[in-house]
Amino acid sequence: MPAASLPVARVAVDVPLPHLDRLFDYLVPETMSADAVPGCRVRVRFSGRLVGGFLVERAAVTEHAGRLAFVERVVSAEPVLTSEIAGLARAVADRYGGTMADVLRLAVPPRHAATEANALGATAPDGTAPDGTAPDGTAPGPARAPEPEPEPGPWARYPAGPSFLAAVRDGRAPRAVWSALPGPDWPDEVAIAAAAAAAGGRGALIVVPDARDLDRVDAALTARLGRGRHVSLAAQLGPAERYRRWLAVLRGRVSVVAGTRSAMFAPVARLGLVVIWDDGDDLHAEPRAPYPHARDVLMLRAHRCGAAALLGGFARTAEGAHLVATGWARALAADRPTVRQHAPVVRPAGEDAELARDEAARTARMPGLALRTAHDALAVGPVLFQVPRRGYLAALACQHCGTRVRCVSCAGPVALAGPGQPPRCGWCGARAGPACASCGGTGLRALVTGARRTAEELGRAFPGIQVLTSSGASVLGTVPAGPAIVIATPGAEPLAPGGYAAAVLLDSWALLGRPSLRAAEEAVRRWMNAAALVRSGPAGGSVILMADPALAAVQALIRWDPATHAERELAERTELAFPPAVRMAALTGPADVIGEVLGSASLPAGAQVLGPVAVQPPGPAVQAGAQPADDTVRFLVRVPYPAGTALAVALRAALAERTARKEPGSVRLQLDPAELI
DNA sequence: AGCACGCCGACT
DNA sequence: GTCGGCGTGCTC
Repeated sequence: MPAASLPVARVAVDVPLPHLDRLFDYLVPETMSADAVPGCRVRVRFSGRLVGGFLVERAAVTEHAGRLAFVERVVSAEPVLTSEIAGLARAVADRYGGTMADVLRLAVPPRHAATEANALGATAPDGTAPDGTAPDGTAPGPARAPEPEPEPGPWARYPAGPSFLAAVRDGRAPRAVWSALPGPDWPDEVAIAAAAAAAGGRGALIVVPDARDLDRVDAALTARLGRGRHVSLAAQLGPAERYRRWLAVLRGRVSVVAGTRSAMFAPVARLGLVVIWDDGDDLHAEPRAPYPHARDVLMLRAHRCGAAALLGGFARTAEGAHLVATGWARALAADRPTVRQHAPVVRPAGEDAELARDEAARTARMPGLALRTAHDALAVGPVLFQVPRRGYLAALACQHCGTRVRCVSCAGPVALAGPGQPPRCGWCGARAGPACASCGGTGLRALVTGARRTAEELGRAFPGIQVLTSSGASVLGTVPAGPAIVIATPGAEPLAPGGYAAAVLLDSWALLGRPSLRAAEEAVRRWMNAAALVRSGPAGGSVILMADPALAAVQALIRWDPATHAERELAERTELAFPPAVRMAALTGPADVIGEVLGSASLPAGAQVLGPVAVQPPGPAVQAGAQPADDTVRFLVRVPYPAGTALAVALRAALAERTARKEPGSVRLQLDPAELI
């Protein structure tokens, strides 16, 4: 018997098929009516078999002409899919040409039944079904004491800082692209912003790239808010603990949340502020379909719920510059004198052309200025060496003709794993022969030197000084304050209490020379993230950067001017008509299939198709000089920025029509992929 | 994707 | 006469 009141359940069914990406109506049996609340998990019969889904809303009538089936089971009355997240998931799916089911798999964690029953805030201990549990109202959360107004603290260093905080606290929706001053204060600044939202009775959501940044923000939140006022959602928590914390957020017991990428969908109640730190870090790009980026999702959330937004970092992305250029957000930065007061002194070394030509300088990779700076700094504190590659000798070239050594069987990069070890291919593991394929010479020289080899070299250059390395699997959190040489790969730099006395950024051309649209932006980001750990110039901190000072990226670091560099990057991409100036869809798959899809799709006006280009088949096992193993190609379609969602929706519809007809050949659709070249 | 219904060959 | 081939088509 259908429920007496609102008998229709509109269900988001968990099926992966794009042409079934819409809500389906079911009847709620009267016996389940109390449990079948909007947002709960259900099981329904769909085309004969049982599938999971979320009950999105209850309704009095259906639009469906045919007969409705009954909901098979209410899995739990916990309303895990809030209306905000349901709407967001729909918008993200549309934005990225994916399905709502795909997004919901990213947004709602798998149920942990025992945790759901045991967690604080659960219903009566007699085990009866929780009946109409009000998620707010008389929830047993901490009584709201009058919040002290947040002191601007380090935000006072930015002319617009105090007014941003006041607007957050007052329930408004300021949006800022924030150039953080170098130094250790950013986690505290983030925590103060979150506290301002909490003081205004709203929630805050903070997303950082990795677990180390999360630890720092977590500690700052504890210091600013006290214990029990926030949760951290990290991937490495077990499923039970993760679900327990997530439920505490869902049930409104805490409203300040910090986490890594997947926390971007956390159901924070009364969301008043979103924060993303270091949005250029590629960890913010979700690798699962439909490949949403945390920056996009958070800005979309802020927009949809009238929350404030803070997009911060030491460097600035072209996307950040675009948000400022379009007027969506304001730049939030300190004035020049304040920047100079906090930034280390940055000097280029190696005098560029000389370094590139002079064999000895290039082999040592360490001009006199770098060695002298390191030597002097070691008297007063630790010195950081940033090495772009881990390993030993990560790339080799012929000593005579300079040709890069490649594997004869698969053309992979040949490297030395350690001292006294033979050169081997990094892809297939084959040993490389002794003779150069191009000139027959037998000598080798380093093209890219890894962290291990650098540690060996520096240990010899500074006898008696402790050498620490932090890279790959063994990342150090902090290093002692005393003299030490710290060798780290980008992103793995440990904190030094009181700051490093100096930093030397090695092999800078390796970062700048990457064949990527974002190479310069990414180089500046990595350099600034390392340089921000160094003491300020007035406190004696200095950074040696081994690159050509004429390059704009190098100038950005020397002048500590991330905004100008980002604006320049944005101008370049505008000229090339690349994201973020436009929106771009990448279609990867068999050429004939993509051709049909593009032919049948009703693309928005102004769409421009680029391609095809042959794509390397997945995996490194490509024969040297051979044709690509199959006809996998990539097409790009670009449209003016406002037509981005129309493009995604049109391409998804064209792909859906194919899968509905069961035509063979799979095509991957990705919007604004991070790596375009 | 499953699982229907639907119209043409070899079997008890 | 029936059982069954898997070719379109729908899934509340």
